[in-house]
Amino acid sequence: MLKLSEIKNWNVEIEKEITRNWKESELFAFNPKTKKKIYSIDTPPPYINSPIHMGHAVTYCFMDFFARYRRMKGEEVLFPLGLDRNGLPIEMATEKKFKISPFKAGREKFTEYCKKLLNEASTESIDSFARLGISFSSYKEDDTIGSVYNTDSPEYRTLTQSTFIELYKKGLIYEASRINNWDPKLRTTLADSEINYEEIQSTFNDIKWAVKETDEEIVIGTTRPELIATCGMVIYNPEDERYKHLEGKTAISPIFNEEILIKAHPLAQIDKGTGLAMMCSAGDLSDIQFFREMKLTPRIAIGQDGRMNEKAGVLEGLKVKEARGKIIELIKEKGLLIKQEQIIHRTPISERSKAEIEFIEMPEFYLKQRDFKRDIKKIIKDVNFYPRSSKKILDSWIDSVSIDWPISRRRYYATPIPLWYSENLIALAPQGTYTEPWKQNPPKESEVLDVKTKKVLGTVADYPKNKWIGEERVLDTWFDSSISELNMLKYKSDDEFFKKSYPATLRPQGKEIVRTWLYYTILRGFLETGKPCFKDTWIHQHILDGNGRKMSKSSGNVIDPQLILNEDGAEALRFWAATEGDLSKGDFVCSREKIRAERKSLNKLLNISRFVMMFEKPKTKPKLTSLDTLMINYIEGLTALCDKSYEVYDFNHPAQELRNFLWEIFASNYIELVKNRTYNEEEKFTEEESASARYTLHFLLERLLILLYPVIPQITTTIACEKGTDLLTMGWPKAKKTKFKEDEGLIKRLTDFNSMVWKAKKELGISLREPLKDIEIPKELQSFKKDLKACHKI
RNA sequence: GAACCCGUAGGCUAAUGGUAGACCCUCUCGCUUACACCGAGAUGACCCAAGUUCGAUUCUUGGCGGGUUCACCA
Repeated sequence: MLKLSEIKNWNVEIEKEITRNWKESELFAFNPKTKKKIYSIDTPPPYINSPIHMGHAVTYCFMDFFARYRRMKGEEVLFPLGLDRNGLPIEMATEKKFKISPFKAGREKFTEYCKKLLNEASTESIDSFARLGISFSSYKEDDTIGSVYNTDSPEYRTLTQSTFIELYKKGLIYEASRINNWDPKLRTTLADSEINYEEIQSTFNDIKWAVKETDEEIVIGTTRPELIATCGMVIYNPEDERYKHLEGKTAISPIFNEEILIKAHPLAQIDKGTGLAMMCSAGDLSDIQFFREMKLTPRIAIGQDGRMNEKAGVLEGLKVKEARGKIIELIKEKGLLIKQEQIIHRTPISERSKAEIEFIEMPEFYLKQRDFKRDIKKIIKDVNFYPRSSKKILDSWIDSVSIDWPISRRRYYATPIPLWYSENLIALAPQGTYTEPWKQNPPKESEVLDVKTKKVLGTVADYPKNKWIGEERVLDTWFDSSISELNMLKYKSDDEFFKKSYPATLRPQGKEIVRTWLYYTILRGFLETGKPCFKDTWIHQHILDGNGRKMSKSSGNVIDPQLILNEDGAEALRFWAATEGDLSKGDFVCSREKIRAERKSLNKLLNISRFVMMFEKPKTKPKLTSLDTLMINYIEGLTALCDKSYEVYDFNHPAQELRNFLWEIFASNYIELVKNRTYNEEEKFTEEESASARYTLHFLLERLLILLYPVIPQITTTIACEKGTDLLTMGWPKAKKTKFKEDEGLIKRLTDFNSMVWKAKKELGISLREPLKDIEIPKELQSFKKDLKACHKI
């Protein structure tokens, strides 16, 4: 360990050495045999194919505050690092990096490229975490509890498959053919939670239709003219006088000349467009509901590849947008286009690929979720939300869940669905083994079920002659991620430990994935255990760039934490993160200046320590002077405040108080006041009074180090080490009851008085060391008279 | 369209029914035995309107502005 005397300023070189040691040591290892209370943190696994950004850096710092505080409180902290290596983001990165299409390359080859990408992905992220001083239980990848885990490891995928099999057997997972969100770019079904809406410009076309019975012309507006062929009904609002005479009549569609019924329906709005609407199969979700309600048979004219199919007649083979252009051309030629208008309208966009969503009917696997809405709402009452208001995000999402969760995806690099088919039989992979049906036969012990009745008929071994066709689809990444806490607590692999540690203590995560990660995890936890899977959940906001905009790769405003680690260091970054604000209440604007400014606080702490350690701490506690008693009472009060706040994940208010204490109270005032007494060169003070000062200096410093340790562990550990104490094992002090507000007030008066004297001397143009006459010490400060006189030379 | 959150100095924030406190920036002065990556000091702010109140930045209502989420858009 470094000697304080050798350190001029706190710097990144010192940090590098400390964090390297931490990373390699077993200092924060988790002991599963512990008798202590277990505190487990279900950390969000970052995607490893892109390096972590400031958002990750700051939020993991907060998690580390929590972990370090809990260790001091004597709890056994399980704080693993997971690496997300599954799903669409990995596939998309692979497509981009190697410039290959999964559909052309084929599954075998494409999967290999995915693995190649993952293997080449740097460990830069892990290194950043280490350098931030994040005290993960381990930085090693092995089988022990708390180690680094990969979401695509056979172990993790085994658990995913096991839960799938169980849910399938229970009838909670079923296959159905429904119209669903289709991403034409990625060629897969997506869940509602993976859809965003964006304001996109599109053209609103007023098109002439004919009415068969009356020969009159009607005008219908649409943004999706390419779907005219799929129109099932033309509607108007029942209140709309203009069209009442059309009830029950037949509209003739342009170009396709199909006969379509006209009816009144409240879905049509009088003031939208011409008041007449063509209801197409799957222009959007409301169309789907409409078709169901009216018992119309949907006609899907868009294929899986995003091209129009045979149902679109002349448009067959064209991409949706091309088809739109083509049909408008045709309509124009026939003189049926009345007018075109540019409108901005909200369009469903794939969160992953940014492609416009189409609605296509496909057979997919669904996990039942609608049936459990009430149960989920009930159990989340027992989860503590920090901040409380974030529960609303979850509540309102649960309210809006209207269809079951489509969990199958037509992609490659994810957990395979562990099923095989043979005639009217279905084979389920045995639980506890990882299988890849798309390239292997079912294990002999796989259970065989009747497709229709789902009755167990035997095992694959009983059907030696059958040819089994493996399922090719994979599972939604969220189907994996939503069991992260079960994986962390060794569900199905270490029953004893699971029993002891479930539910997990804390789920820390961003607000933007409440409807996915948080919701799905709670749903899955409930289906497995019937209980809420966390005690607490801490929902954080975002780190914004210097201009207050959300950081994202696409806008190119990402700040690399490595840069800050190299220039300002982890401790400055951490101290800034704690003092900047409450991340659970609002966004942080990332300010290099402010981060850099916190280095000053670190040096201040270093210098105070250097000063204090110039003096020996008295072996026995001396009789304390009234000033010293006041200071010790004050920091006892601060201890209680920190404890209370840390307990509810508030590190911001304590950090501000502690910084204020460090600068204003300890450094600027207390040390200045007691310098004379500490040195006692002129022997104006008794030996006991001097000892009281030395004792108090050490006491305050030690306590300050403890309170600051969760936030800035490197510098506090370094100083404590030099003082011969170990912050990690010394534990959290029991806070004593004090009159905090009163002490605070008295200290304020004291510091005000000091300021006044310093200001007066400055105005008189005299040095601070020169004596000053005609200054009266206020009554309430009389008990500190001796220190005040010595300090100010009154 | 609805719900929720939020509007405080040039920037970012805190507290508060009665003098609004830090930090960064700017300016002035200063080398005081831990500290010039410092110290001392200065300038500078409660979105608007109405209401409740002796008194509102704080509470209520409305407006304006920003953010988030949900819904809808033929």
